[in-house]
Amino acid sequence: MSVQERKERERAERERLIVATAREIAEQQGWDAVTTRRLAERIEYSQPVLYSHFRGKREIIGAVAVQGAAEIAVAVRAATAGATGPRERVSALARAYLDFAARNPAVYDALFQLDGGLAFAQEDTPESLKDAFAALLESLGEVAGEGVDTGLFTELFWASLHGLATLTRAGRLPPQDIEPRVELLVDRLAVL
Amino acid sequence: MSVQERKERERAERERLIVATAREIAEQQGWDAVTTRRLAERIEYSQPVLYSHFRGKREIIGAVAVQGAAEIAVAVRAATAGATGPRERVSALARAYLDFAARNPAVYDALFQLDGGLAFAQEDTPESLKDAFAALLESLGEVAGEGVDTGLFTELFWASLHGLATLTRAGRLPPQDIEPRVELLVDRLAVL
DNA sequence: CTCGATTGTCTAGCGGTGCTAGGATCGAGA
DNA sequence: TCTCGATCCTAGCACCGCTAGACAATCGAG
Repeated sequence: MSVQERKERERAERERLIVATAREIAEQQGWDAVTTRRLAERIEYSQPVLYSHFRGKREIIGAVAVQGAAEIAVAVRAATAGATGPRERVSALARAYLDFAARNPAVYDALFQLDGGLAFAQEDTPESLKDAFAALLESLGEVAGEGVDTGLFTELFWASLHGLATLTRAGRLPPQDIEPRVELLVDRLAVL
Repeated sequence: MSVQERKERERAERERLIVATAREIAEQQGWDAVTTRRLAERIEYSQPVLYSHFRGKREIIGAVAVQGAAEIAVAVRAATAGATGPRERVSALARAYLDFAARNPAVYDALFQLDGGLAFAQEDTPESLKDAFAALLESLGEVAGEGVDTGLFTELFWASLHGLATLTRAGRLPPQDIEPRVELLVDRLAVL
């Protein structure tokens, strides 16, 4: 038994290594640089080993995305916990979200830009994704306003943040003026 | 002279054919299916011909994007022209924008999701991109509210629309409830 | 009208990609 | 010690974006 358990541990450890390495390469050199060959060489195994853990590259991206979602949830909750009052909470939430996207572009891409083969807003959506949305909902729900569905409001607010995050990073929006844009967003969307 | 002119005409015509075909394949089977080989075969020329018109695949994507931007500008202006009053104009604008993204997903991807090698919000930004932003600014500027920079407001509104467009199409947001989300966005962001 | 130069296009191929079939190796249990 | 199944690697497939170099067609000068 113990032998088998050890093997399972080692296997799980190797899987973590694959995901961490993929993320590392992506963060350093972009997702284009994450090829199965390079990834295999970095973890010091041959290519086919990757396919004994994941169906393909998509699933590896998906694994990074799931990890990232959990981290976003943590970051958002940490930011909102330290804020006093709805206004500050929502503002802190927005900042934390955009900050995460800016600091972890590869992870953010894995979540929303690339095809990680993940289901969203469905039955089989990974837990961490649902939880990330829940983290947003916790603080945004209280500023949705009268008669407005909190889920709908959260989706809209989230979409706005997502738009700012992607357009800014892709160079579609001038990178200065991030602050006033966030302030304007919070002031207008949130009902205080 | 006339011979040379004819050749130039034919060359320009072929270039249009390349862009149109790339767009067609992308719209039918996704951008992944737009390979230089397939594209060359469709236009009944060999691969290297593509490279006598464009530096590479990126530039072809960029050409589709530029075309798409011009169409967005037209669609937005057409929608806002037929609306009476600021509220209806902004609402129509939002609908037209999201409608374009939904109906032309490949073109929208070329503009904002893929790397078409285009400059945004800079000196050498293609005219049609600047004009598309101008089209948004025309209607959104009048509802920015007191003391708010119209450019900044337009950027924010645009980012929100972009977020809704991408998240909806990527399956990140439930596709129903588009209407109420748009209504909420207009009601909250625009100062009427 | 001929002949070199230029222009245009194609064939063939380079180095890379994601992914997989099939053989070698190794370790656990009899 | 031997057998056999799990594990891993070598080698290779079909495809990718892109390009060098051969070839044919066209043009202008003598």
